[in-house]
Amino acid sequence: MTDLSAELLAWYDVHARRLPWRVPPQERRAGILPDPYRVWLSEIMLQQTTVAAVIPYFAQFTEAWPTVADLAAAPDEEVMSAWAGLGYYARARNLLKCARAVAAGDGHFPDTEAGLMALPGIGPYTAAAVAAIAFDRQATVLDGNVERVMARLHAVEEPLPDSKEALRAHAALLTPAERPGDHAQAVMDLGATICSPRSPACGICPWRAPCRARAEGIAAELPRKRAKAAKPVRLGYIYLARARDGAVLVETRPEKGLLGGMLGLPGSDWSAAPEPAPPLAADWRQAGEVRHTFTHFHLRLAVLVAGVPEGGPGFRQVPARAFPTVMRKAYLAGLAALETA
DNA sequence: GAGTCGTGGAA
DNA sequence: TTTCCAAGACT
Repeated sequence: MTDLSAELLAWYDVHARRLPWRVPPQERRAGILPDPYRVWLSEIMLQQTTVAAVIPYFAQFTEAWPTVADLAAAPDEEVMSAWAGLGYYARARNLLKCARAVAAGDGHFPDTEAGLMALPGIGPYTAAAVAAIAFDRQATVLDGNVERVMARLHAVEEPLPDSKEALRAHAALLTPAERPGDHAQAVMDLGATICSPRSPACGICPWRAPCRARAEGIAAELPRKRAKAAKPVRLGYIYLARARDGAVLVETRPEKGLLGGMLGLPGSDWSAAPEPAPPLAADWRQAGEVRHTFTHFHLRLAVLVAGVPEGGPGFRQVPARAFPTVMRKAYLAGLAALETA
């Protein structure tokens, strides 16, 4: 173990964040490891998602489905509905595929990176994270935190993603044979709490002394990233048809693509010049506009509403929370317009 | 390798 | 208001 690793672990022993899916360092040092199911579930939820956003979803999932066998046996729609609002819905579809693959095997998660990588939704980062955190394998995690910490520690000025393999090599050299799971969590905690993207707290960093970016006064500028393309604006029409009993016309979106597999309201395509596409003949009236921004475009939806005497095929009573956020916004805007009519 | 794929909070 | 971006994976 290098001095750097030892200093980081000493810092982690004192400053580790308490998180619902985590076994604290004191217990890990006594030989207690977390449930691989909980580690895996948390890592999938945490992909490109903040800890604060994940916490309530993690609580709900582990309450509803305490084991991987429970999750594997759950109906698709229940799981997709429970995931609604968390984003990146391919994660939820792959979550179920993965749980079912594990349950169809011996019921246990693989304890190696290669074995984990073979499962749906588990890529290089998540495989390393589960191997290290759940099984204390000497695996090197490389997420956004680790990239940032390594870029600063070694003053790597080449922009991402070109520098990724260099950063991975730096991270691998620091990964200790002892306590690799705590090391992985420690680097990420350091990145999340001290070596933060905008204003790093270098003054209290355990790696303050060896950090080259800090010495050069460029810590806050690293890692550099190539400029991103501007987001275009897309337009669309979306329709809320509501029966007297409160049922609304909904659809399950196709498995692939944006909001795949999620519940939605019917509507037009989303483009520069969409054609209106009412799902049924009715007295549609304007109920305002909903704006929403996705990863690579801005969306403005014209919401149209109509009250219909009776429902029919596709009409269901649906709680707002069952929709992905953009659909939830449209649904609530439409409901408000119907109320004031 | 470059695009696709969500969301909400912070600055 | 706009931009950035958070424990990435998949195609």
